[in-house]
Amino acid sequence: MIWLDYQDRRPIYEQVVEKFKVLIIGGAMPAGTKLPSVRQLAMELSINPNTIQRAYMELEQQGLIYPVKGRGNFVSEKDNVMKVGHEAYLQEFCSLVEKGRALKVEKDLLISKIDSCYKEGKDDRDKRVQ
Amino acid sequence: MIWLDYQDRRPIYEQVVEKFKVLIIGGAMPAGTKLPSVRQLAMELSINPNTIQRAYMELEQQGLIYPVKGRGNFVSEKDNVMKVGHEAYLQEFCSLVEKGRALKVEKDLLISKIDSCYKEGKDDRDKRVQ
Amino acid sequence: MIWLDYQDRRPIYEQVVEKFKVLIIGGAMPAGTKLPSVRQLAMELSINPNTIQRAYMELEQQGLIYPVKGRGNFVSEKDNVMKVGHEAYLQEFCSLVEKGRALKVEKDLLISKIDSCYKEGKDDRDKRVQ
Amino acid sequence: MIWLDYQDRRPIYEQVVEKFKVLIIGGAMPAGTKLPSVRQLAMELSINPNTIQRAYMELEQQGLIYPVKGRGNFVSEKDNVMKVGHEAYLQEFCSLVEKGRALKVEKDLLISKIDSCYKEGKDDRDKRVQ
DNA sequence: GTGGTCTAGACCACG
DNA sequence: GTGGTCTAGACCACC
Repeated sequence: MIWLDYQDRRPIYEQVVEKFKVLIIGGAMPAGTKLPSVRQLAMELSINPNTIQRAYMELEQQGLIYPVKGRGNFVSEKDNVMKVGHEAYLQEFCSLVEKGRALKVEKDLLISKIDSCYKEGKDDRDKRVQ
Repeated sequence: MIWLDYQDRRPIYEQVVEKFKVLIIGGAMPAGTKLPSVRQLAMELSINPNTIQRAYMELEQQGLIYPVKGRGNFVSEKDNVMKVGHEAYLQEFCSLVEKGRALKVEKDLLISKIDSCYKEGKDDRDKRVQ
Repeated sequence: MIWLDYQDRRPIYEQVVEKFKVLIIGGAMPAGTKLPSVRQLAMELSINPNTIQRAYMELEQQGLIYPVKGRGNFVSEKDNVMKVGHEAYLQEFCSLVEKGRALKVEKDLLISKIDSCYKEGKDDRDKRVQ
Repeated sequence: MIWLDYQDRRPIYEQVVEKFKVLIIGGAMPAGTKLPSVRQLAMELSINPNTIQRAYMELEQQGLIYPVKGRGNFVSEKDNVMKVGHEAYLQEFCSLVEKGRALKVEKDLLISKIDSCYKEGKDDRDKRVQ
């Protein structure tokens, strides 16, 4: 379902949060979907259950999932999800662009990079259609 | 010359690195410029000299400055500066755009954000000119 | 008859207790009324019968209902009901007000909040009458 | 500085959060005040450092404090504090009043309770003045 | 079985 | 010395 990158310098729990965030906000896990249990996912990734627990706690505080005692964790309703997701991302994006401006990176260079990133995505879809 | 934001979650030495990076790559500190001495800057910011030392070490490793024993640290030649600066930034930028695509953020939304960021900058300059 | 909110962080059995408490103390279920059977209610809410059992046990311990073997659970006499209900609530209320005072919340602000809450209620009733 | 109530059924870390929240929002710890270090406070209360760590994490996420690596945790600026504090409290208060209405508790009874709570406070101050 | 809390003890990065 | 992360293992409440 998800995997870890031990080369990544960020803490493990943050990687887990990140991974699920993309799955949920991207729509791969619609509202109501049950997440893997704390213990099971910990076993699969061969890390400590507490670490998963912490990741889920973070996701809960961001309103993306909710726990039901004795049953598991589930994806929240779409309203919360969309609100949280894009807002936070855009803020991050803007501050990076701001930094780019300070470094005197050409505006058109940034735009062309976006173009190529999104074009790749389109090509992928085209390939599947063929 | 530079200042710190203690609310910022990043380590202090990283903030110092960041600040000088912008000044150097942005062109505000041309090649050959002498950086403030470790001790003096530490006093001004009222932090530990070790912290400044570490920041300068990092800048040196990135090829942005070079030390001259007994005299201080100086900004490197322009070639190094440009190479280091934009390359690293663009990589960071691309990976963030990639993330945005995963979250299904509209491409045009990102571009419009860049537009508004850079436009603000232009307006600022215009105001100063007037 | 009653329903559950899985987004609610409290345990399910506590929600069930809460719901019946309001119905009984509020007067919607007068003394002698028969509660739904454990099995039936569990089926309706599609949860484990043990959970309902525990909720009824709690209500019994608080003196709000009493079981008759082989026949079901029934609402207690009015004396018990009133005594239990308001006393516990007022204690909870006072401790919250105490906390508000510690946070330096304006007394009049609290009173105005009460006003608006109860006014809404009155309006609701008026609307129904119309 | 703060103490624990082991009779309280809530988790320890939540009690710690609560205690500091009152101190900070109530104004007893103005912006910039340093909180006790994680280890030291853990020793004083004779509980595990992780538990304090978690409490501080929660306070940070609510914007009430911010950590500086290698230095300690500090109280945030007043803006955040006030915004977080009263808003959350009032929401809690309203939902309790709502519950009271459902239980058909007399509105005037609630108001008189508030009166007596706040009057006590006033008397305290009067005593000190004398 | 599930999530939630806590302890004990360890290691790391930062200052 | 500070905070931040992680592991191992335990106990509880809930379903």
